[in-house]
Amino acid sequence: MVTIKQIAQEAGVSVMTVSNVLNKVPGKVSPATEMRVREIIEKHHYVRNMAARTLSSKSSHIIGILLPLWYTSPSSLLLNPYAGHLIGYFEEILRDAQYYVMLCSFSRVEEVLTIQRTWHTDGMILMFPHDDEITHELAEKTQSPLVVLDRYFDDLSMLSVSIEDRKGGYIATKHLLEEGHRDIGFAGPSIGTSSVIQNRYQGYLDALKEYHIEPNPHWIFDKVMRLEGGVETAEKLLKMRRRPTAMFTTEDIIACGIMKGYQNHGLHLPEDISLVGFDNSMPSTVVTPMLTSVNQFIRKKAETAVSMLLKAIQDPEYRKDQVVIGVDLVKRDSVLHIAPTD
Amino acid sequence: MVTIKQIAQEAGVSVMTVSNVLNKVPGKVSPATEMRVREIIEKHHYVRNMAARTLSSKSSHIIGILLPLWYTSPSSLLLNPYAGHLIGYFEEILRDAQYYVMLCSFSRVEEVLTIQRTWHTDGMILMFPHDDEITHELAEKTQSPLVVLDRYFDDLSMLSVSIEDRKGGYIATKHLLEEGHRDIGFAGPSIGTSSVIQNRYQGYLDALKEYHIEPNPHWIFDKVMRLEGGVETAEKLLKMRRRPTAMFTTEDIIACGIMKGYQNHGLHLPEDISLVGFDNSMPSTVVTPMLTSVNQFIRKKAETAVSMLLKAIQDPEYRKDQVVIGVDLVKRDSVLHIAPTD
DNA sequence: CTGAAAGCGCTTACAG
DNA sequence: CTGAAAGCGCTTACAG
Repeated sequence: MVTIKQIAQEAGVSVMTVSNVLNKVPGKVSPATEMRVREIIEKHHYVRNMAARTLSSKSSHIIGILLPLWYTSPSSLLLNPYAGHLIGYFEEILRDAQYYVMLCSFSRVEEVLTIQRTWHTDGMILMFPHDDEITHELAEKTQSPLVVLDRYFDDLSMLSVSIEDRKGGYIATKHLLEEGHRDIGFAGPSIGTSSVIQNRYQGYLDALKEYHIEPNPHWIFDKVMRLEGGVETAEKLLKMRRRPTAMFTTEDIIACGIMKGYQNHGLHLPEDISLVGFDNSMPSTVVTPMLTSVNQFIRKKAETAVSMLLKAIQDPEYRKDQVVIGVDLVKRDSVLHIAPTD
Repeated sequence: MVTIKQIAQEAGVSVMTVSNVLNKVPGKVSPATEMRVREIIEKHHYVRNMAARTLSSKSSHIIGILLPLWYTSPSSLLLNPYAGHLIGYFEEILRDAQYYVMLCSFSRVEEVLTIQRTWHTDGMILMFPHDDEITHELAEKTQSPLVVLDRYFDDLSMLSVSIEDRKGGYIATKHLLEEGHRDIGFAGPSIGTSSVIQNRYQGYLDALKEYHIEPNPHWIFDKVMRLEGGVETAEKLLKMRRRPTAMFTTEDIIACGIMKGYQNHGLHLPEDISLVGFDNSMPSTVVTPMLTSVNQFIRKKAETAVSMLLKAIQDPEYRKDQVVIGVDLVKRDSVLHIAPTD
């Protein structure tokens, strides 16, 4: 293994001159020397030893992707295509920026701090923050910069990237209204717990309000999870005397479940119920009819999170900021145009 | 930041005694001393500095998950729920074994070697090996042990974990035969290139042969990729005068595409065509009717790959081995029982 | 623009 | 069972 020392010897310069070339310290090395050193580096296929670099500089260029295990295991977290997609982008973008991606699942805040000190991570990105208190604790105690995804805070107390969830709920519901629907239900996981879900729900209410429609509490389904939850919701709807003509759901997979529940009973879509999902994820194109869905720009989200993080690594003052990424509606075949019933 | 030195001072022992306690070197430290040192370690929340450890021991406890970029980007690689699922398991299992997971996309073999030398990775797992030559080159040149996933080799030249792809193709097709189908087609991506696909195709042929059925070349679709490919396949089938009553596909998503193609034309499943997919992945439960699919045991695959890798890290002699994980069939609603036409 | 020295926090032989 | 010394391969001030 070639070391800096050997490069230095062969080039007839000091070890630290080689180090300066490697680190591109501006104006520290004369062009001629740099050229010569570079040649020898290339010739020997010299590779930096990150352990040594980290030990002396206290920066490893490792970015930890934090996967909380409060409700689940890492494997089931990453089952979600959205998660895989996002992590793939992180790897891609961070690699270009000369950083390394370490996957870190964790249950307690201390575990994150331990990882941080163990590896001198330069920064961390928290995915799926389910608990505000823990998230705040993390942001406070962390040594290296932290960017939190998909979380709202009233106080601007950390770095975060989220999407226009409320607008998403709004444009989804508005679209149904414009297509003539007046009886529109809602399905999602526990509205109270997650600010993301809460916002999507608010957007739903916003749109109804604009049309002076009182939401029908019988058509609002809380605690609906995954495909099975959607199917169960459909079963409940089908038992009702008066049913909504359309549903907005906070996740595509829930809408797919409702679709399945209706189709299991020989009913047709979008004739028997119109659906709008959220995330524009893979399942939305798999089902028939294909699902109309609120689209979020995952690549942009990843890019934004990374550039915030890199900025924070450069600038110790930059520790509070919030970027909200836009959304739009991808119209497919799951919404029927009808004459308003009012 | 507390160091080994401070722990040693406070315990009144040498630095290397603390190191021995930390590394659990058997019989090197008296129980009394160990106890005392451990207490002080806990008290100070001492955390090992991996950079220092790696620098002196030449082992980082980092496992690189290798994601080849020959056809695609990391983000689209990880879009595949199977990939995310698997990586989640890797993280989970490796974490328990005190290893760290680094995600490494790469285009050329040299990049992998560079990562290896940069970080002194203890081992690597190669996902999606699409090119035999490059895989062999990797296995040869690599310094740290490498486990390759989903690849067959006639020669036992490296460590690999795969599944019974041929048997999978066989039981899928056999099931269709047992349900009375005789006109059974096949759809998958380029049969020639990937040994995985080749084996699944072979299994399909095996089952037909057992029933003395000649495969109909018009019903064998090569180069079918993703959902769209499945839809196109359906279009082609629907233009045929004589159509198969069933199809076996090498991926669930292709079967979903065929389903969609048929449903787009108002046809019904499984009445108009029976389908069996492969992987038992998320899309198979999302579609209606739900897809019968060959199941692979992803967790077992991950566990096997990791235990091979850890064994190889311990034992430099252990560099050639192959484990093949079983498969079974998950029967759902996409196969119709019919009276044989022969 | 260039360099000699110290040090980052561990582990590895080796000696006792 | 315990320890003093050397060294892993870099970077960080500092001096010139």
